[in-house]
Parts: sequence; C-alpha cells; structure tokens
Amino acid sequence: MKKEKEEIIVPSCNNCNNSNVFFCSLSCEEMDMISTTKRENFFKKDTAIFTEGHYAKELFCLFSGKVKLSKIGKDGKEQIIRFYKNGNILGYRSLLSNEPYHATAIAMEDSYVCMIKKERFFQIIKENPKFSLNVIQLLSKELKDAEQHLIDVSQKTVKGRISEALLLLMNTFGYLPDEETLDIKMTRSEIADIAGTTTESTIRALAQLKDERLIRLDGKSIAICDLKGLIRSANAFD
Amino acid sequence: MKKEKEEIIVPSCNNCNNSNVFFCSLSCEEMDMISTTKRENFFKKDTAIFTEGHYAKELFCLFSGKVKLSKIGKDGKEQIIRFYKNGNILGYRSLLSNEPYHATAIAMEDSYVCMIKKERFFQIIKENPKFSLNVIQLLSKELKDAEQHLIDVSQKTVKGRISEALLLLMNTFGYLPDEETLDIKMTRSEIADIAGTTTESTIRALAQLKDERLIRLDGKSIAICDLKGLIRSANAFD
DNA sequence: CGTCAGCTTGATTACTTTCAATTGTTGTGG
DNA sequence: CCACAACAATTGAAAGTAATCAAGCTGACG
Repeated sequence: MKKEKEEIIVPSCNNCNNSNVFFCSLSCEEMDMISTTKRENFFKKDTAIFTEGHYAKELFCLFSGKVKLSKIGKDGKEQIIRFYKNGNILGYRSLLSNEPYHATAIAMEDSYVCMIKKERFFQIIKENPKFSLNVIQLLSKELKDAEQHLIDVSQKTVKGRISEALLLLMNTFGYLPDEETLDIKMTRSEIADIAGTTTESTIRALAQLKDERLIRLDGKSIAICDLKGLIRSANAFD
Repeated sequence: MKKEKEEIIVPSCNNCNNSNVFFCSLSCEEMDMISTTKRENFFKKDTAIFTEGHYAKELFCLFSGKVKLSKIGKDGKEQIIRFYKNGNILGYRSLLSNEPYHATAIAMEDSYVCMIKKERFFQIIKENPKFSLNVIQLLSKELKDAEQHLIDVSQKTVKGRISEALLLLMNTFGYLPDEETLDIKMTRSEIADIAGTTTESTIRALAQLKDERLIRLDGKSIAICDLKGLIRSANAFD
C-alpha cells in the first residue's frame, strides 16, 4: 500500500538547516516576519505545486523533496526548464512580474513546501535593498543559464544534450554516498524532456554513453563513472 | 564610397526622445546624475560593442541603431539571443551578476551608444527601490522570453522557427511606413542564426512561407502580408 | 564590368523521430 | 505469494526532417 504522508515538523525559518542563497541577506527580524506568517504544505509525488496560467499569490520555499519546473508545448510535449531541491525558492518570477505562471511546478518526490505571502515578500524587497540586489543577481544567473540551455538544445546532438542533462542533474542533486550514483530517480521520458528529445532517442543515447564507459546504468539509477569524459561528450562537436 | 560616421548630437538623458522602460522610474536629478557622467560612443556596422568573456565596466544605452546579442557555439555557429533598438539597455545582466559577458553585442547598423559608469548604476539601484524593482521586472520578462524561446527551438520545425523569428523581428523593429515591410535588413544567414538552423534551410522555409502567401520577399526586404497566418504557422503542430 | 559575397537550388547523407512489437518492472488485489 | 494490469524500458525497421555538399546564379560595388 502507498506510503502515507509522513508527519514532519517544519522548523522556523531562522532554524531551518537548508542552505538558502535567497534569504541569506535578511536580518533575524525579517526572517521572523516571514516565519510567523508562512504556512506549510505537503505535496505528494507527481502533484502540482503551481500550474501554468494560474496567478501567483505566494512565494514557495522547498523545505524537503525535489521539484521540476516544466512547460507543455502545443502538441502536449513537456519541456523541463529547471529543477529545485530543498532550500530553493520557486515561483518568484511570476510574483515579481505580476503575470500568470508561465510554467508548471511538479513535485518529483513527496515534498514539504513553505508558502510565504506575496505582500510580505514585496515588503522586504522594498525595504531591504541588499535583498533586492540578491534577487536581481539570482535572476541574472537564471537568465544566463536559460540562454546557455538554448544554445545547447539548438546546437548539440541528442547524445550531447543527454550528457548535458546528466551533468545538470549531477550539479543540482549531487551523488548518493558512493559519490557516483546520481541522487535522483527519473524515467527515461523525463530525461528526454530535459534534453528536448524522445524517450527512444534518450534510451539509445544512454546506451551509447554506457558503451563508452562514461556512465553505468542499473534500472533507474545512473552513475557517472567518467565525469571528464561526460563533460567532453557534452561539449563535443559532433 | 562607404559612408563616414555622421556627426550626431546626443542630447542629455532628460531630453532623450527614445522611450525607455529602464530609466522611467528615475527622478530628474537621478537622470542628470547619469547624464553628466555618461560618455557617447559610435559603433560602425558589424563592430562589437562588447565581447563574450570580457568584464563589464559600463552600462550601454542604445541611442540610435540596431544591435544583436549573440553567442558562438563550440563549432563556431552563431546563435542570436536577442535584439536591441534605440532606447534599449544592454549589458546590465553581466554588470549585475559581476561576471564576464556571456555573449557578444554587435551593431547591425551604425549605432550611437551612451555608456554609463557601473558605479553610477549600482548607486541608483541601492538608493532607489522603485528602480531596482523595475530592473527585477525587466529581468523576469527576459527570463520568461528566454524560456519560451527554448521551447520554440526545441519543439518546432524549421518553418515554425523561421515564422517565430519573423514575428520577433516584427515585434522588435516594427514595420516601415507601408505597415508590412519589416524595418530591418538581415542576411539569410543571420535569420538562420535566430532560428538555430542553416542558411539553406532558412531559404527553403522562407520560400515556403512565400508560397503560402504569408510573406513577400524582395531581396533583403521581407513583408508580412498575412500576420494571422504567420502566427498560425509559428504555432503549428507539424 | 569583373569580383565577391550572398542567395538559391538540387542531390545526397546523417540524424532523429515515429511506429510497432517485445520485454521488464512495479504495485495491487485475490 | 502469485497473477494481472499498467506502466516503463528496450529494440528494430521505416519514414521524415534537416544538414551538408556542390554547383550555379545574382546583385552590389569599386
């Protein structure tokens, strides 16, 4: 039988162990202000935290779990835009530009999410210039990544893009204690949606990378055994 | 003989007729502060305003002309990321994140550019929360656009991407007085670099769009005669 | 008016998707 | 614990799309 929601106690923001580049410039008082007005929410695996087209009313802070942000193309094909792990902030772009969400955030594992009122967030932006500079720099980084991702998808072969996708997963979620196996379980189809290709092509590309001894495959687990080689593969001309 | 640099008088920022969503939240005093410390620069067609890898020291404001921002892939293939016209601000992303430029800006026509000292820019960000919110919202919009562009490139056919590219040119540079001909001259190869394809495929796609009577071609000029049809073509499934 | 760069076209090749069929895995209920 | 259903992974073959290669063509400019 399906595992039920585990009862987890979410600590106050000041006591949160998650590293967080977003709120690091806030004072204890400001953190308290967020903490006392936040509410926690549990999202079961495969449920949506927010949905494309809906209006943003809150800022989400991922306390535990893993989340993918994706967009659905006209033909129903999904494109994964970005991943989030514990400590990451979601949904601030739409909040800031006061537009509907342009993408959907889905919990890839059971996740606990802290939700912070929009007003609270804007209040701090207005009052704390250091914080808004922080937000600006985060946006700048995401913009740079997005533009690089564009080049990758448009100029690399499927194998290169799959290599790139594996490196992204490694950078985002890291390894299991063996320091080789990626700490994330995804279907082949989801990996395809990162690289912007099909399930079948993904399978064939993974098989190639395995033959080249850059990765090891065992069911859904993927281990990177030759990181340098994988980087080379991601940047190869052909 | 090649036309020489025309002598143009660049007015003070307060008297600049270019519409500008970037500085609109500044007071007259703040504008003056920028204006008195700026310096103007002329860039001949096809010269670089800034170059990938170099460090950002200034903010650029395009007074006149047209600029393309592009990145070179490993194999030397260029990908155009964005366009700028008079009134637009360039180079703020790298300035803000304090990283080297991740792309190169090239004048597509002879262009006059006002250059604003980095320190001045940061000073205003710190002192004017309304301005920084403005910057944040601009970045948010560019991020959204970049993510949409990713979906476009990864999921659409060459014809769809070329249609998308033409719509982008129309939205950025608009029409000549005839309200049909795009107010921009580009080579086929440059159009290919927007859509992430080759010159030959671009020519064939343009020919198709012409056969479908969505556009008219005459040398380098491109006229959109069926805008709705072109939008449909950009969003078509096949 | 010759040259060169950009444009165009056709043919070939390479890569990726699509389709179809099979096998493997997982969760569920008897 | 087994059997089944549903989903995921895999493989092979065929079809489609776009890139590449190889000529010509055209038009602008010195």
